[in-house]
Amino acid sequence: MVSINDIAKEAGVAKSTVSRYLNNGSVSLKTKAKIDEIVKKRGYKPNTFARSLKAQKTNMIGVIIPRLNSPSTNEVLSGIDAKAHELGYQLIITNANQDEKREIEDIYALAKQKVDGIIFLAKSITAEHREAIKNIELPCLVLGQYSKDIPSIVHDDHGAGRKIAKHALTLRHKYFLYFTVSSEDKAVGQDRYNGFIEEIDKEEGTRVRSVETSFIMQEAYQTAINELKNLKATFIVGATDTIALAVMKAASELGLSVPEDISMAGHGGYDLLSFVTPALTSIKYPYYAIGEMAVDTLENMILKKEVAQYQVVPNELVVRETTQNI
Amino acid sequence: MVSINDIAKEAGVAKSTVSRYLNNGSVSLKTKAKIDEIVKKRGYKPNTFARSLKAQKTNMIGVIIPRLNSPSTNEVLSGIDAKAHELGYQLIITNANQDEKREIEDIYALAKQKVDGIIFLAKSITAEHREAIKNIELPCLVLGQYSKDIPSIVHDDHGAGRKIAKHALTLRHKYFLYFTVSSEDKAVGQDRYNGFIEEIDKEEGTRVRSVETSFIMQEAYQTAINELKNLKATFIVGATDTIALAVMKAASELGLSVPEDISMAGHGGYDLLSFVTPALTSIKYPYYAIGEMAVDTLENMILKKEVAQYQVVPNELVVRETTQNI
DNA sequence: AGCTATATTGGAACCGGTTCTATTTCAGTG
DNA sequence: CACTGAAATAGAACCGGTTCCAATATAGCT
Repeated sequence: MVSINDIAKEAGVAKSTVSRYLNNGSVSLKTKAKIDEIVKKRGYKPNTFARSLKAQKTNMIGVIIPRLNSPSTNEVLSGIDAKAHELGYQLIITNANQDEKREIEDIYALAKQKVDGIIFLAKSITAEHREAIKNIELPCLVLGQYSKDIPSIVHDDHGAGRKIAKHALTLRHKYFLYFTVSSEDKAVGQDRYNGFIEEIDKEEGTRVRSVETSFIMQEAYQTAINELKNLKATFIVGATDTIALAVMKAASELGLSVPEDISMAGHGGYDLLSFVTPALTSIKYPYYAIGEMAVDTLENMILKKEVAQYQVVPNELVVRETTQNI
Repeated sequence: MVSINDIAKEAGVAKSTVSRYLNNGSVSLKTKAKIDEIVKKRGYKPNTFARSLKAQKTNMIGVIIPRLNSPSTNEVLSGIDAKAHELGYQLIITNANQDEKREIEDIYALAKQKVDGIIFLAKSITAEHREAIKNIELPCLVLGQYSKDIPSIVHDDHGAGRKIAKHALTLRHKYFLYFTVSSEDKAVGQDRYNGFIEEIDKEEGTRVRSVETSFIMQEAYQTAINELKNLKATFIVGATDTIALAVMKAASELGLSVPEDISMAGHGGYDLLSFVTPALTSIKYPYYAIGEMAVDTLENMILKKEVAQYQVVPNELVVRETTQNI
């Protein structure tokens, strides 16, 4: 690999001159031309490591995600990627595989890589997370979950739950079945559900049965098969779109038709699911936009500007084909 | 940030001793204990950059992907991630956003980052790609597409096409409609289609109409709406599962039922789509496994071992609910 | 031409590690 | 107790850049 020394030698100048040529450019036209030529001829690329060593800045952002094969994560990543590219950051994406131990490991690993900052998509923030983040002394932003002490950007999950509830009440439904996930996941497991309940409870004569299931579709499907066997509800909510899809599959196999027999709604708003039949009524979360916001906010943290401790982004209800009047 | 010098000074030894302590460990028990203590107390972590600078090795693998929001890409990434983690590599994932210029940029960017090797998921390999890869002089592996000169791992797309054809012929279908994608994408646009045709042509009295559409579901849906209006075929194939899904949506809106009026098949085998109703008959590609293979192969390239120029991985037909006898 | 202000340049130090060589320490041996 | 060989350690050089400072070249002005 050709180094700055080779270039300097061949051009007959000091390496500091070449360095200046590469950066601020206070170099005479003549030398510039000469170096230009040699750099091109030899295909010289500065070594990022040597650079980072001195600069104490790598222009890299670390992203920790819980899993790779989730539509929402991928939308967020797309947004992060687009904005990072725009601002000149490289991304190091690590997949913690839903394992808290790996999340902690990854925080330290990214710190060793000397990333300029970390975006952390977590399902929950524990004391250990908080400690690791404190230890590494690096700008760190949490996405999707609220966390005290650490700046975070979250969806309005509570409001989303309320929107679905209001929609269902407008359609005059009274009996509800709600497939939720572990309350460990505060945003998806608690906030969405609480928002829903809060609104439903305002109406008299309503009843909600809730069942905990999993993000894994096969498991959600099994739960649904059991639940739907003697069903009282006329309106079913899934904590995510994929759960709702699994429930719809179960319903179809048990001979229940959507939306004639039961209405269904989910959370997510993935494009893919607008193509299933019937198309799912759902909350559309601005995943891509939240990814972009995250990078913007993180950059401000890196530049030591003031940032909001807590940003909430709104979402919207998209009524499609799975909900109807009772 | 505490450095090796701080540790050395505090322990009253030379920094070379601390370095030895960190690596091969030829250090007396007494000094070891002393350094141990100080390292722990100060929370010292060696600087990866300084290390890489000397070592000329970063333990990082660069991955270039065409887009983040594709189910197959994400499965592949999961496999890559798992194996990379196992072998002690960090991943730098860059999203080229289906833009050839960005792919080339990313190749050079990753080289500058001094990754140890690159895994490249491309839709097609042009001369420019080949040149960039040659220039950077780094181990580089192409996934999903064949490329001369560069080691590659590909799916048996041709065989997949044949499997669907055989299945369709067994069900006694004669008239086919095939939604393909641009032939620029050799694996998806050409091989799958050619394999299909090859097998269909062996049967007399068959006819295939093929239409080019896009990976974008909305566009595939539009194409399908136009095509299905006066449909002769009884069996429709999508070059990907998502295309097939878009076609099914169009069919449903035009009052055609699957599989009673038409049979449908796709390529992909995504879990998600086994939950739509009716569940799609499809070729299941071992995306996760191919990701793992890629890392294994790349590591061998990094270690300068001999690797196969060209590996083909088999796939299987999963018959579900969208295909039936005519 | 002579002087000053400014632009350009070279040299050295530095970032935080690793590694080579030379030196010191120390235990074991006759 | 002197001698030998091995183990432990210190010191210096190096990886490939950036940056500071001093030295030199150039331009502009009287």
